[in-house]
Amino acid sequence: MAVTIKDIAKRSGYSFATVSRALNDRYGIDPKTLKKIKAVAEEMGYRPNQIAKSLVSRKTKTIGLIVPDLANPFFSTLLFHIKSLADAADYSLLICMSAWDPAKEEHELKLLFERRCDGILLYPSDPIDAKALDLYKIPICVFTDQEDDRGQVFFVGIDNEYGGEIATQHLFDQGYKRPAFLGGNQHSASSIARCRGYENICNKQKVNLPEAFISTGAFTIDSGYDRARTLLAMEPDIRPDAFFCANDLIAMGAMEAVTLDGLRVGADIGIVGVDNVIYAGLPQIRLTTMDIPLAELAKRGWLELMDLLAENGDKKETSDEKKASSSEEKQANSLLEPTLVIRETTDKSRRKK
Amino acid sequence: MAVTIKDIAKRSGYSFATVSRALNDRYGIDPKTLKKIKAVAEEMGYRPNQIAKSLVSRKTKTIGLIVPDLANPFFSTLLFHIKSLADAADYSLLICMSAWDPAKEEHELKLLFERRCDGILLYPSDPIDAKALDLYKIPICVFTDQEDDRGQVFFVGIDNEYGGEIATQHLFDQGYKRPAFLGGNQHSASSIARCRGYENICNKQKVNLPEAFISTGAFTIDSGYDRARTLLAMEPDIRPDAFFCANDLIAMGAMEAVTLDGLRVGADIGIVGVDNVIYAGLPQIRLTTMDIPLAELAKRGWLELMDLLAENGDKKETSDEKKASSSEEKQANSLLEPTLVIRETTDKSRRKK
DNA sequence: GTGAAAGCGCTAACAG
DNA sequence: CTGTTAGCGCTTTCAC
Repeated sequence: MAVTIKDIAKRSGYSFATVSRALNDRYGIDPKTLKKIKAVAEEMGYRPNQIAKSLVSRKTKTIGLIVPDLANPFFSTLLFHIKSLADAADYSLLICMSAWDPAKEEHELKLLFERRCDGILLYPSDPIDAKALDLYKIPICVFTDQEDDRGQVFFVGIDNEYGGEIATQHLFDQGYKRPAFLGGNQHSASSIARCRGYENICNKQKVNLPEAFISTGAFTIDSGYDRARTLLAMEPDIRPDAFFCANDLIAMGAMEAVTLDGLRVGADIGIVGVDNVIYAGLPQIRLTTMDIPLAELAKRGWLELMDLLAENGDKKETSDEKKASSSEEKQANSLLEPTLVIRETTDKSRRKK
Repeated sequence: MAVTIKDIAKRSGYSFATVSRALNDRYGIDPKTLKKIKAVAEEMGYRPNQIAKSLVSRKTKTIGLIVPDLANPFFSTLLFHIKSLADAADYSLLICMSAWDPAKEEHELKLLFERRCDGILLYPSDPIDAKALDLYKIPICVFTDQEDDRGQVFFVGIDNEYGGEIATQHLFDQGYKRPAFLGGNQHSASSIARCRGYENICNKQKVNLPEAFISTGAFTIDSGYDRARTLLAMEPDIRPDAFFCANDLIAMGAMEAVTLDGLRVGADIGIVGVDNVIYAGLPQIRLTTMDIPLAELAKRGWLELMDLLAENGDKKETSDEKKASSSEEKQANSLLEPTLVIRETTDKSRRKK
């Protein structure tokens, strides 16, 4: 169908080995032949078959990316950053969506392995078992705040527990007394860590909150709305007076629930989200939220993966020391700190609703 | 490195041809051999090398998707829908970002071709030349409202001109007299079509607006903000009293500019966007906008592409008549109609700012 | 039923 | 400098 190296060999009168060399600028070729072969190739509209190349080179120049949910702006923004990095490094990106389902995640992992990706970037839908990951003989970099670090698998992540702490602390500082935590997906490591931070501060403040104040659910506006409504339906003296939400979507749902109940966001009920999506800063929203350094996270993950690839491809002897030294470095700075962006949804003196 | 068909042939005592047959459930194999081979494969953790399979089958079960900008929620939502469809059909997705640059777009096209994608889904950054696309010997489906239909290339799209018309008409109906058009990327076919719709209605209304009322720029909040500020800085009697924005991001930027100037969104300045992103409906925003049936668009494009693949793979003789008949059908319903979602940003009697 | 052999498009020694 | 010969891992005739 498509024109191959043999076609252009026939047409140019050279053997296909010479054609291959010429097209790949290997040295040891007569400038004239080179010119002629390139001309013929151009004329015939030749495009190398990367499938065939990959088969022999054992490299695909392809990275697989697995995220739980592409509809979530957090992940689509992460994807955007990673894609930009991939472009710059001349890698293609194969994307997969686990839909927060560990079984599907494993399936995608297998698939990426079968397609012989050079490496994998994984944002797990579940706390990850590093050993299991090691089975895939591919360099994998995992986005999470877990601390393990073995084999081919590396971790980079956000310090979500710390994030949960400063967010919750901020709520208390602002004068709210009974913050509730509207979590995300039940198994989401990020959500779990943020919850831990929330609990740390609640304990420190020595407040005792009902169990119902901690909930999990989808990372969506609707889920936030529903859960906030439920909590707000409690008696005024025992219901929450603030929501720490596992992401901005949930927070926006909560905001909606608050206003619908005739309460004022900020003045009556404080709200803080996580992610700092572009909409959070709009004058009509002004959501207090944790900013996650997504571009930086993407970059770290990408660089880490590239390191892994380099180690793998190169020597095997020297890699041990290199690895040791580089992972030490990593350990020191591998958790990125989110920062609190204070806006009006946690402002008790806020006028407009 | 990884275990191959030969390894399991050696271990099981069969020839690798038999192993291949067994693993792919070809018939004509002794049930016992089959069972044994599968057991050995399982035990050794065999995973077929899709690269090698692709080389012989000439199929990669991969679709390439090219969009201008993954950071734009419109495209990430489109991606989400397409990815869902791809999952269901057992295709992998290779994503590319053209960054609104026709040169990069062409480069990505070449790349996808070299990787021997089975088909390509293209959301062009520019009005497309169908003939040029025909050069790539791959089925391509293009998202646009252009009408051409030749060769391997098919088009599906949104009727953006019509969308521009009803949006602008709505503005006049609400009592605004001097709508401006805040366009998107200069070469964006969608933006251009929406502008045409806007102009159609302005002509019909026999209003004569300054040239400056039509602008192009990035599809971003900042761009909308900047351009709205500029226009709002004109003398009150000649400046626009409404903005029709090429997408919701631009519209949100415009809203920001309006409130910053002490004007009221709706009462003083009407605003309508396009896309109906999830945030547009929030109680704090309530943006009037054109809803684009994105899920439907993704589905149409995907199905169209699958059709193309089927035709291509199957016979070559019968395909001509099939093609003729199917493209007729397509022509009849290939442009999807956006619908206007009326909210408060075009409500002159709106109270709150 | 199963094995041997050819070949997908390309790269990489090894000879000339 | 260029041609010949092996494969990369797998599917697919074609024999036995």
